[in-house]
Amino acid sequence: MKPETLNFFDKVYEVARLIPYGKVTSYGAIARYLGAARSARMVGYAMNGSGGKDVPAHRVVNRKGLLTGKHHFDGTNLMQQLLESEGIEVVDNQIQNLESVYWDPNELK
DNA sequence: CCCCTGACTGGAA
DNA sequence: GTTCCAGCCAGGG
Repeated sequence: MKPETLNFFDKVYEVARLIPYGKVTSYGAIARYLGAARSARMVGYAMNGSGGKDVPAHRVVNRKGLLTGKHHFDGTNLMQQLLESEGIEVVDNQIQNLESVYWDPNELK
């Protein structure tokens, strides 16, 4: 495991914690914020280690607003429930009115 | 070293 | 607007 990789993972967790309540962002947005625009998949990969950490992984979805990572949660619909608890409308693993709840980390720079 | 998989994205259809 | 294809980086067999 290279130090840079560890830093990258740590950065991902750091940004994920910055996501406001009731908002969501995409893997690519985080990757771009870290300067690794082409490593969006690695962001999701990093989230694999988010278990047990204070990382709100449920607020991170793909650019279509689809809950692609819900299968990695304990329950089948746990991720959706968490989002709905924050006032985010989710139907069939897809976020409704995505533009209203979308938050880009690049805008806080 | 080669091949496959994956919580993805942008561009084309 | 969605769906499909190829490219992308990193890790594991």
